[in-house]
Amino acid sequence: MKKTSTQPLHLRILNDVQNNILSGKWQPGFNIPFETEMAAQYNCSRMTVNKALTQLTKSGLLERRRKSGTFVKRPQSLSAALEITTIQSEVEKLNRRYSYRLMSDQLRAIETIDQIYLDIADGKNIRDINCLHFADEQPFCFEQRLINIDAVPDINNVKFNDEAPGAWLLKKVPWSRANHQIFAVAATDSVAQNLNINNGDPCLVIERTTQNNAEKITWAKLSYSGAMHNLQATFTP
Amino acid sequence: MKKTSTQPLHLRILNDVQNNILSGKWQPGFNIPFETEMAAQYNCSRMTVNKALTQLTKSGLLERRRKSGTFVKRPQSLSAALEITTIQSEVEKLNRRYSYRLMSDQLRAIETIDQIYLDIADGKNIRDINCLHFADEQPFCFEQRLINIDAVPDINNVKFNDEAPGAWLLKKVPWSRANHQIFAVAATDSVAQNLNINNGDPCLVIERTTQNNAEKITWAKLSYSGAMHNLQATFTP
DNA sequence: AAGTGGTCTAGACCACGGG
DNA sequence: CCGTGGTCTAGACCACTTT
Repeated sequence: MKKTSTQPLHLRILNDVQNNILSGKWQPGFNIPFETEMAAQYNCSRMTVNKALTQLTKSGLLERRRKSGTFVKRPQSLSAALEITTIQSEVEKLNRRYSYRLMSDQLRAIETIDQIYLDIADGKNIRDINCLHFADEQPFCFEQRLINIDAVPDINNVKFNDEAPGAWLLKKVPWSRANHQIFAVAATDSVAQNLNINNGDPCLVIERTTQNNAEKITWAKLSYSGAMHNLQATFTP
Repeated sequence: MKKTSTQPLHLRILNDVQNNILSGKWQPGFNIPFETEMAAQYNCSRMTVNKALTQLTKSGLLERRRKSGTFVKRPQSLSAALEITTIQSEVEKLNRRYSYRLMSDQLRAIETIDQIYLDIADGKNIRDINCLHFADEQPFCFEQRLINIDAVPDINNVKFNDEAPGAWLLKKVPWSRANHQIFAVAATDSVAQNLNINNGDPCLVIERTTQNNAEKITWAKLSYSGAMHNLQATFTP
């Protein structure tokens, strides 16, 4: 079928599939229609569908197996480019023992200050969590996290006593964009206390907002002792 | 033509073109053969060539204009993902006046310590440069840079009195990989002096090694005052 | 053996933009 | 205008994997 709008058909197909995934309609693991079926549905040739699905596979949203079909991929790393996954995998990559402690966890009404990070309407509730990550029993990272509970179904039943919220979210929630700000700051009282370093020592701070197509999902502030941590990233053009 | 090796033909074409660019055989601005010519050369259909060239365009190595043809793109940003380009553009994005001062510039034999950053054979020479970037006449970034002069033809004729080495290299040299390490450190004497901050103040330090397919091109250590700077990055899966 | 994606063809028409 | 890339087709055969 010849295209009728201004947008190429293969891009329309790509966007349709992407929206089905990011909206949660097609959950991770879902077996999406075969190329031939979608070609019939869009009244186009299989090549056109293939172009869209091949691109989404390269982007990491789909996984394809001959004979079996095409599946929505489980969300994994924060892109191959910036090798931040979970703090646990960071620690284990350093050959150190990982442990975790939940410091506080409350469901509370949103305040004006939160809306800087998560633009949510007044009156909504958010999950406000503080926790600590350890490497060999030494404080490694202090995490402050806000979660938009409307963007994450099921979260009300989840306790973060044993698993960090970042790790759980990474398994559970597909996202389309992550924005980072990275700072070097002098440790404030509370951070110094939690990381067991001196007040004023340099800290590497990462603030990350993660969103899907529709809304912001979560905001996290990760504070590392400067002496213990550096961030690595590899890019290709 | 049916493929004869194990590698798909469109990937072979993609790699051939990429190698021509990264090896320097096809310089930035070079008008590469038309799709029809390459199809004839590889004895395949135009669609197959198109698949390879479309991918390279998405990767940012090529630029295509109807009627004119396909050109090797001038190396630009450090990928759209991590928005580091030149320090000048960083400063100007903050609406501040940029200026630059060369502190030292010497051509010297490589030492053992350098080989950690640029793995070059003994006896070779490198360019060793220190310079300062200013925002509104205030020190903004202290840059220490080593350049593998064998990887950069023409560099011997270039003075960096008015243009920073990073800016010049970005215009001049195609690269295939950039590796970053990001630290938060306490300012050492020399850095504190150059950035006009107090000894021990937190600094954001970025160490970047840039390479092409064959060899490492340059290493840079960029030190920013923590109070003045933060790094931003946006990722999509 | 059969079903699915991976690749490729030999055309076609259109959109854009330089001359 | 006309040359170039952008898109699309209606097939085809092959490669891989599950049954």
